Amino acid sequence: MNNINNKPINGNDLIALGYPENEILGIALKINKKRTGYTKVEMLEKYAEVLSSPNDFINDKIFKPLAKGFIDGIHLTKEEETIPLNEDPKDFEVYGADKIEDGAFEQMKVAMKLPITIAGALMPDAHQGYGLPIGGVLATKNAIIPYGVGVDIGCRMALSVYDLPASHYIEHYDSLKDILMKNTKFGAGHGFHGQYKAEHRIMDDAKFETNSFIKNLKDKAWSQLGSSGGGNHFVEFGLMEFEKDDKALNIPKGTYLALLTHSGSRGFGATVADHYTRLAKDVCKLPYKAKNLAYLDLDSEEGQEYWIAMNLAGEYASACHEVIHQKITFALGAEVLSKVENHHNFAWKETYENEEVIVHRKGATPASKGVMGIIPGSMTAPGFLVRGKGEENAINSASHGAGRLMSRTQAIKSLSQNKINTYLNDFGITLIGGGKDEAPMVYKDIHAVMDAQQDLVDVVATFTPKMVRMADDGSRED
DNA sequence: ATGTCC
Repeated sequence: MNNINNKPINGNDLIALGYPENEILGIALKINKKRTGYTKVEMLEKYAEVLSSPNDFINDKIFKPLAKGFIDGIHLTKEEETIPLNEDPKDFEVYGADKIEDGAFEQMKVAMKLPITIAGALMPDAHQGYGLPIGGVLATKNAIIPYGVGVDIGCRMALSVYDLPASHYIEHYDSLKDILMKNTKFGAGHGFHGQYKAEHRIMDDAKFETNSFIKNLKDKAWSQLGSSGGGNHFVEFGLMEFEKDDKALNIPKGTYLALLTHSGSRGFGATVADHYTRLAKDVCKLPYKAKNLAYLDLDSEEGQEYWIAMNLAGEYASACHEVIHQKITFALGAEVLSKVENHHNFAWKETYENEEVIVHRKGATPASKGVMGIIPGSMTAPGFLVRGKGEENAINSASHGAGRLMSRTQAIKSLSQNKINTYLNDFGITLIGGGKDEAPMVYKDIHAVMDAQQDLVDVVATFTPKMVRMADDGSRED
């Protein structure tokens, strides 16, 4: 089962066959995703045949779209119609380079060649994404890249530190579990209905009336208000340890029960991201390698609309966290000593070297001087409450977590549920839901990641997860 | 990330 013949085909395999670096690659790889019956070697032979004589495949069940692509080259973007990239990428600072995969570097280099790019930086948890790498920070001049923000617009962390001692966790274990079950909702497409729908002033925001596209998303946004979604999103109880008094937060030294949430703008943000990246690709034709970095002029109508929709998605994501925290705080009957929240998929107007720029942070934590942020580790490793140091070379940013060590598919194939359960048990972690692809061992060592960003943030307090709820994803069956 | 291709 595990021989080389079953390995996926990538763009480089096709380029080696003589395939052009244009949309043809995308069409060819999409066909390979549905590969049935053929081994990798056989498939590559087919690809070579289609390249040399596409007419023979125009009625082929599998290869028709590819053959059509070759024959009907008219649909492909002509080189003279594309916006040229600069020949050399601008320099960018990289933190923890030894821990970053090549694909993320390559993507960042392409972003640094865009004509709109002013500056960039790569955070130590960086990995390959769609367009801009996750962990990539990019400052541009009056232009916004929808996929420089990411699909989950406004995705963020929110932390409530309670006036409850660490002992509350063991003493009220069953009750805490019940609170998580009753007040959170996970899973793609899932939300709240009827009497369970949440209320929040965000639903009265005039930005929902911007245009008919955004207006049409309002009902679904309302039903998903206060839900968490899937993937790496979570709602968890843990212990927050302050080794010394924090005057700014007004928290005395000690260990407290805390609630940490990670989620974004759900279907609303995803639909906005998809819609506006399509519009961007229509008006901003970039060479194949850069096509997912298509941007909108901030002064254009589409650019203005995206900016409004992005900000609404950010406020909506914030409202979702607020609903979750309010429900759980009420159920606990506790007092909140301090609340901290930060986005890590967003774009801001900021000043860089005395110039107004648009700073895209795609999986990066804002870390201007004195700004608080939360950088989670994994279920079995601590997360950190941090205070930004305002490092301009990092464009006032830091990592948004530990970063993945293992791909989702690799995790599902190679990890056994028994092993994961034992591992969680050894660390005293209670996990409700969660798939193999989110097991703690798929993440990098957070301590190494923090070491690589000592110039970017100071650690204020440490959060140790205890009880975690995530989406079920069907990958748990052994 | 998202009911994962309009």
